[in-house]
Amino acid sequence: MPELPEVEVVRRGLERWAAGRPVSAVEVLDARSTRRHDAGPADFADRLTGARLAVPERRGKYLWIPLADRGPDAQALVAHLGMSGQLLVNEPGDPEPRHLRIRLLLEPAEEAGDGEDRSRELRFVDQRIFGGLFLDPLVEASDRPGQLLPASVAHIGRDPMDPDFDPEAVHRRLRLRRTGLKRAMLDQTLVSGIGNIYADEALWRARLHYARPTETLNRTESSRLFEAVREVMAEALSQGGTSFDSLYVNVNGDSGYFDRSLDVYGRAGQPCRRCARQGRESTIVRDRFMNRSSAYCPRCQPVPRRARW
DNA sequence: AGTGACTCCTGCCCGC
DNA sequence: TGCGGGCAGGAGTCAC
Repeated sequence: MPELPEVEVVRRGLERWAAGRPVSAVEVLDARSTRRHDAGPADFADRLTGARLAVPERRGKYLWIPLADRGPDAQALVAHLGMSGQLLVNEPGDPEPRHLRIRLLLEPAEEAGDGEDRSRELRFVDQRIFGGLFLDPLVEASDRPGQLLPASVAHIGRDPMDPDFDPEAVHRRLRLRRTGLKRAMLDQTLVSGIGNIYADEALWRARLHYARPTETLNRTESSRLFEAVREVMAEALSQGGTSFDSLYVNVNGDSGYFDRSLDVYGRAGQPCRRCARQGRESTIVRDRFMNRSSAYCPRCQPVPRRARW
């Protein structure tokens, strides 16, 4: 389940292996993967062919590669990995994975160094097809003149790793909401990049329950929470991200190993590590909520008196 | 405008 | 063995 750290691992891989390269051919094998490209798969392929890929950028779970040399009507190739999307850099002719949906043939960059003078194939592989690729015009960020981002990403809030992330502003917006804390954390217009795994992990680290009403959160608690989000994401990034199976991989097809460091997600029925360190016993429980699961420690994350599910 | 339900998808796993 | 149903869930869309 790619969240911010996993998408950032992919972004770094693309910066290393794809940036600067011209696209010489595009093949859309499954039109559902270009669903968000309104003009259709043929238009997607036409407009991408001949473009040169610039340095990839990211906000939250959205990843985009600006197309260089496109003049005033600047465009970007936007990617969202959804639940199971992968962007892989392969040698042309490598065996094709089962769920290959789109492929781009990349030529060597002009200033290619040793070993980088060969063609590559950028592959979008996606089992569940919740993700996709599309082209989108770049627009100026409303809160930062000169900063460009795809029009369809403009409504997404800054993520906690963004240098312009404003925890105080997010705190104020949280206090105005009338919803549960985890719902708010998963709302990408409020703060982006957080999915189910890192929401549960950050709530555990901050000792807050997922059903805590957002309007009761004080400044200390919200800064503790966002500090926890940054911390857990930074640790995950340093370990190459989280993956439970072969679904989430970097551009070279390798898995991260942060799953070994998870404290609550996927640990229902197992002892809470923080409680154990304090010589107490508590078991992680799993609730069904919002059509997804929430894992927490009932002892150090007690259900609030006025819970808002 | 904020909120939450619904929908899109495939593969795996469970029970009968 | 086979099949139906539940589960995994990010985010756009829509109704209220």
